[in-house]
Amino acid sequence: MEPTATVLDLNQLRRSCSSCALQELCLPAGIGADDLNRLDATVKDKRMLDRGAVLYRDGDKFNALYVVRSGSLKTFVQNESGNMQILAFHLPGEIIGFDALASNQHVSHAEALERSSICELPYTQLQQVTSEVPALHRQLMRVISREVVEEHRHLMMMGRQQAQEQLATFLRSLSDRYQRLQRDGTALNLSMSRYDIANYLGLVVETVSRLFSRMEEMGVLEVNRKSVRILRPDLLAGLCRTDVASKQKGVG
Amino acid sequence: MEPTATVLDLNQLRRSCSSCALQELCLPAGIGADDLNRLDATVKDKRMLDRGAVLYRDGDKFNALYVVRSGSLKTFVQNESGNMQILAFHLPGEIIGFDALASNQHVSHAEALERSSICELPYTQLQQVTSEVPALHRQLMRVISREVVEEHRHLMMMGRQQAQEQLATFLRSLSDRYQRLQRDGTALNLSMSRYDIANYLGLVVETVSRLFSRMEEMGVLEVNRKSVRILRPDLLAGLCRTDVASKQKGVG
DNA sequence: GGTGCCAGTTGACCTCCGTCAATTGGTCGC
DNA sequence: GCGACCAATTGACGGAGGTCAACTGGCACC
Repeated sequence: MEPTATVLDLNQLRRSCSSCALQELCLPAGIGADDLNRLDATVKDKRMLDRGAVLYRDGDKFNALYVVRSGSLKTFVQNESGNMQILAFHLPGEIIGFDALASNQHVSHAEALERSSICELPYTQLQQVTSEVPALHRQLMRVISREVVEEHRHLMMMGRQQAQEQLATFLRSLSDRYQRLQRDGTALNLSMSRYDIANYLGLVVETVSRLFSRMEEMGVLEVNRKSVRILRPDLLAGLCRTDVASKQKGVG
Repeated sequence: MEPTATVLDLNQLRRSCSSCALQELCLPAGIGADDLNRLDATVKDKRMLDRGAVLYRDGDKFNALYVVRSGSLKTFVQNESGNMQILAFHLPGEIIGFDALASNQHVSHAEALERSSICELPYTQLQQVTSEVPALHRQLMRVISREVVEEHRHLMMMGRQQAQEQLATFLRSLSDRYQRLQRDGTALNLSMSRYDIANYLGLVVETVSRLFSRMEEMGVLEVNRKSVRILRPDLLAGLCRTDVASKQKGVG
């Protein structure tokens, strides 16, 4: 609105890794000050994405990895029949684009869920730095590994949990990640639509809508469109578990 | 059986990366002869696993990555309520253990589906080599990225496909991987049980069993316990797609 | 300030797949 | 070669969640 806001924004955008609040969540975690400056030099560009803007799409040539600085994104794949599957929602500090390492081109899409700011790490330069800074190399591997582990959780959720358990697990995971960002973990402001949540969980939107209503009736949540307050974290935690004896699916 | 067989086996086990038939599918892909020898030196041990033997389990300290040399393994996660979700089946040339990079300990289990031979890559030594051989470093990143992409496919399958489409997709994917191993892609010898297949797909064993029967009736497959022949690859391919217009799940 | 549009909610209905139970057949140990 | 056991198959049934339809309420755009 007023010009000062824009100026502040630009200042924020130009801040270096060493002064970034996300430092401990991002690639720099555990990197010494000297090496941090070298990494900082590779961060080419800190750009803004409007809601709905595409960061990369399936087929795009691989140029860079991206760090979410503020806002949030979704990544998704589409198959030949046009079906879409959301892979993850990405909050500040998370790095995306690893899918493109395998074939030198992206095989998924990344789209902003709200106005978001992004750090771009051109890969050739990043490779240069990681080859000189072993700690950074290890850290980069750890970050990719985190993505693998996170996808394991997603698969477990989709394969073995009932709809209500899935939504409860999803909300708890969001809550945890909010807390890590020093935000209130009980007052969620969902940047994704009900459609996105449903798709992420392998459900349809009506089911998700009904589950939100049901959890509100149960006194677990207070739901007001995008704003969700967790009233009873204990009950929510209870909703995440399947009674293993009752389901063959569970035993394996 | 006869002693010569054992001797041959041991010889096979002791073969180096440079003479390994899996070279092009494995970490060495695209690595020069000199560097290959250096990699070869880090391959500590080529051990055998019997059917059901555990290579690593959740909580194990991270020591090494592992390459499947022959046979096959499954990897799976278990949650606090004891539910199990199979993440993948691993054929020769595939590298497993990346889940442990994030936290320095494994967060999944790996178990042999049949008698299998494994190459062990102790990670500290591997790191040494990759830091000296940039091409190997890049290749290692590509291999992890392949795992990420493969998990995307798994998520798409679980989230957006019907049971029959899932099984068809699974069989086609197995067939493709057999072909890459220079085997007949139409005569599959399933090393995993129906329970494993069901679990992998997020279904129950009865559903999988019925689907095999149905596909046999349709003339797509010829099923005889573990041995599955794909009679009509064209039909099988057709069974993989969802009609997108008919399903809200598909649109997103 | 109207209005058109889309996200979200709710209800009624139905289907796909999970559950339970019975049976078959292969394999392993003795 | 016999029995025990478990993987796999098949049938009958039920329910969780998908489908279709109607409705509501925000919000953006004239």
